[in-house]
Amino acid sequence: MAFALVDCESFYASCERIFRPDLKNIPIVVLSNNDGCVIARSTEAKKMGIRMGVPWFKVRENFLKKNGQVFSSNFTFYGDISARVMNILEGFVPRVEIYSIDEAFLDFDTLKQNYDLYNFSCHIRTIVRQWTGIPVRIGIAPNKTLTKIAINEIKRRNVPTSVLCLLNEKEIRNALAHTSINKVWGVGRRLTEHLNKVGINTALDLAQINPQNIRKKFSVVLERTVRELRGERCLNIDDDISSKKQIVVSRSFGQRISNLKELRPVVSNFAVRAAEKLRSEKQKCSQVSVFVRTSPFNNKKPQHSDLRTIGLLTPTNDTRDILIAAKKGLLPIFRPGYDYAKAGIILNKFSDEQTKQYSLFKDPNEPKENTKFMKYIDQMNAYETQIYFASQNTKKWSPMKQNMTSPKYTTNWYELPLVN
DNA sequence: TCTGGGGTCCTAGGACCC
DNA sequence: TCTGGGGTCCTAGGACCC
Repeated sequence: MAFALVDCESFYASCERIFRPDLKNIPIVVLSNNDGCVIARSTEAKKMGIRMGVPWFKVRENFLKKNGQVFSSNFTFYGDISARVMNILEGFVPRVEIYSIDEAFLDFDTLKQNYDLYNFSCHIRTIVRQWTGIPVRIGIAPNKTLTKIAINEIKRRNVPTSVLCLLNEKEIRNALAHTSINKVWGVGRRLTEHLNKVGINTALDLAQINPQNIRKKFSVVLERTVRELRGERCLNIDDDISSKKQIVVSRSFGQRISNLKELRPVVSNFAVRAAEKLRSEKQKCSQVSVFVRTSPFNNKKPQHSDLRTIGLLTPTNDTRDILIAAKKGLLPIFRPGYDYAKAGIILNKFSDEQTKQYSLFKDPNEPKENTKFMKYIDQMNAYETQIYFASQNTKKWSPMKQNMTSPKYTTNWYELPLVN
């Protein structure tokens, strides 16, 4: 009985290396939107002490001086490479859960008994590397939480093959003893503080506590973690690509925005994008939330952050309905005199596009229900936005500084790499 | 000067019911 | 002046993940 976790090594940085062999052994960092902070680092960059999430401006000078290579994020490219990796994995085992852009759980239960899981995993690793250029680590263990521990052990011990089995009690115990509590999957900053206070410092400490007591003092979530550390299986492989429960479109602004006239079209852009995503999921929503906030890092200026949720009597995925709701939500939360740094739209309460739920009363904002109209707009805008809504910002709103983006090597004809 | 974006799950507490 | 007990459902916000 085993699961495996496949984890791409420094995924974004590895992607950037695929078509740039000259970057081998060179420190690489990839930045968030607005080139705000570091969201990925190659091994060399990690060794330089660049921390995950650190603001770029704080490390820029030192990093560049040491000949580091920096990239703005190129999610179109990373997404395409991720899909290729996942595709290969799905060819090896029938049940794969794509957990994130750079991680997947594999169900090894489906394999024959006495199957050599270690060599099989080494083979998977070789093929993924050959076919995509992406190096992966593979951790094998009885449950998800322990596969995460296995991946940590590969990093900690610097396992040369990047594949590790944690299948017998002794190996597991040894790994847990070397794992500090904050590295355990599901234990974040808050829980680490709490647990340290009561003398729980390693994964092994946590595993030795009675799960029922953990439930009483902490939560069911942590109870599950404890059970998994003890070898029980609480979380299953979920390969059901069921639709999302929430859609968020939000951005930090390159420059602060302090008047409604400027903010409104920006929020409209988010609403339009959110509605597009919703339609591509073949869902409708009946709740639209809008939020705004100032920068939590600026303690010299007054801060304000608020969220307003608008319920819709009838589910919709028509951009015009979402725009009306967005406007309705934004007006009461906007306050003049604040420098807003970020805003966003959140869609909730989804229902299937096909099912129709009519309202008992007449909806004053009767949904437009013109699916053909939206379909045409989606088709026209598929490659590049050509049709805008009147309330949008048509200036291709993007005060985002992203000057260091690599080409869309694999998804755009005009940016394909050339071979001389 | 400059600090990301997109998700999931759980829980406490309010609103409401009989 | 005195004001119950036991539920369900929903939502906002917290904690966590990558």
